[in-house]
Amino acid sequence: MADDRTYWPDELFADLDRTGPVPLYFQVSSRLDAAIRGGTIPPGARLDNEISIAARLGLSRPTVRRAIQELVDKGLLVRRRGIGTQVVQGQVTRPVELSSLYEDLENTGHSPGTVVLEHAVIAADDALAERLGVDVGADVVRIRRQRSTDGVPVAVLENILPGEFADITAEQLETAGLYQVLRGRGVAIRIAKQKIGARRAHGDEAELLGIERGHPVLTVERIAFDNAGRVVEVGHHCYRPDMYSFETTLVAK
Amino acid sequence: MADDRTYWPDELFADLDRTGPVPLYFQVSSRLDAAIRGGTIPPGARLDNEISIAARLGLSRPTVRRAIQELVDKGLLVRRRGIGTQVVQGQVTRPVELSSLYEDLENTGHSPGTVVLEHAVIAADDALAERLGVDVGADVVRIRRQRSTDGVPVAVLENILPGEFADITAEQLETAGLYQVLRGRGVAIRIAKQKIGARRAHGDEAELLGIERGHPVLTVERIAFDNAGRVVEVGHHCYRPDMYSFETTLVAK
DNA sequence: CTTGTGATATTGTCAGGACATAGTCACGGG
DNA sequence: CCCGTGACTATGTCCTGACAATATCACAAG
Repeated sequence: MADDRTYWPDELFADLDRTGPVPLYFQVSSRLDAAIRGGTIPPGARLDNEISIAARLGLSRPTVRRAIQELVDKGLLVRRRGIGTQVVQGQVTRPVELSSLYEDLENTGHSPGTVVLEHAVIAADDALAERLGVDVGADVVRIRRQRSTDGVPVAVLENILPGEFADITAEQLETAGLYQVLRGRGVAIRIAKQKIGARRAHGDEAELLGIERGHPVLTVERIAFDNAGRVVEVGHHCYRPDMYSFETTLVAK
Repeated sequence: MADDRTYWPDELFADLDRTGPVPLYFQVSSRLDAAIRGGTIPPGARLDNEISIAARLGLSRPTVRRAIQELVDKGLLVRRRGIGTQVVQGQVTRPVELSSLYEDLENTGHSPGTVVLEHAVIAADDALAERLGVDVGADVVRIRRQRSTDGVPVAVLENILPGEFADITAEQLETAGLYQVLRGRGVAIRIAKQKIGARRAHGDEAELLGIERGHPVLTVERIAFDNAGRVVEVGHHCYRPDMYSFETTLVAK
């Protein structure tokens, strides 16, 4: 390989803030992340060894190790014992994260649009009560939205929330993602479990997505939990497959 | 909540092996994992604090922390500063892992079957050469398989590998997953990037999957890299959506 | 009754050191 | 020319110790 030197742009790490609330390992890992994604450190490049990095940054080895580990978990770096740490070959992609579609679109430079199709308080049936962790017949909020990007419909999103969120307004939902609205109310989503599948478009989905009836849609069923392990949201989404897909990076342990 | 005591079945951790090659943190985390999945430690239960766990197991706090962190990353545990560590509520699901469909099926107790549809050495065209990281026109191996479980077709898998794997036999592929075969040759897959989408079945896929033409299939495009960052495999798979879906657990950082 | 304050519990972050393990590579023996 | 061996390098694992940040709870002040 032509590129066999070690890369470590010290200048990127000159002004670490030891007093602020941002952990040192996070400062290092996020700058390193940017340097890799920005091409400052090219694919295949070898990093300096952990000990000398730690010495030059004035940090301990565990701190440097933790920063590097973050990027290994993201699939940006690969470690090999006895060899060193390398930037992975191949282009870097955006992984599936615990963020809403709205934020995904915003981050990729598109202008998301939302139409609230339904916004009602209903009584939970058996299946719903089970999944949401509420009593059968309890009030729950059902929200159905059409999401588009640059004027083209992308997804139909159906979300069901516990009754305490009945006061979320349609206006809030049209100017921000659901998760943003929830965060604004102090609800932090910690864990989500989702199942990705496919099926034929049925009901009014085809029309809302601008495709033909019976054509494929990509579906996601999601259950989101907050810090305390309570169910915050149950989602039932379908996406137009030519406009959206899920990317993941898998790292062997 | 009725269940507010702290759970920590000391007896599960009585015989940790300090001499063998298995790291202590891994021994702890895997037993804890089993205890949670097996129901010995129920959902919502609080764990003892890290310091006393460490003291009772005769380990240091970082080691215990690392064991717990493994399970937090898997979405089995939730930590809260000032509060403690809890088992998550809700049933535990199997995440998308860096394993092949064959192993997934085996692990869930089904009997996978494979029919090798094609197994040929071809010349790489531009797009393929780019993705595999080989020269245009170089020999590559194309493998196309039909995978079924309990006699029902589940997926059509097309994989393309560098020419050095030309000697993999159809027989090997019919009795094991591709990744198992590669591991047997000393090739360890470290990172894979994949895109999950949906489209209509075309070509002979409908027939091979036992569905109607034009009906939806769930698709995956995967590129897998080895330790050194070389591309080991490019996959182009489609699944019967009523037989297969992808489950993921997302954890906020 | 409400509010603020301080004590307590628990995880989060960081330091520094020690030894184990697994690659690489040069060198020498066959 | 091939092969084993040992030096060297770098990550992997584990320890001890310390302080910071945050949530809970009891209790006193208003």
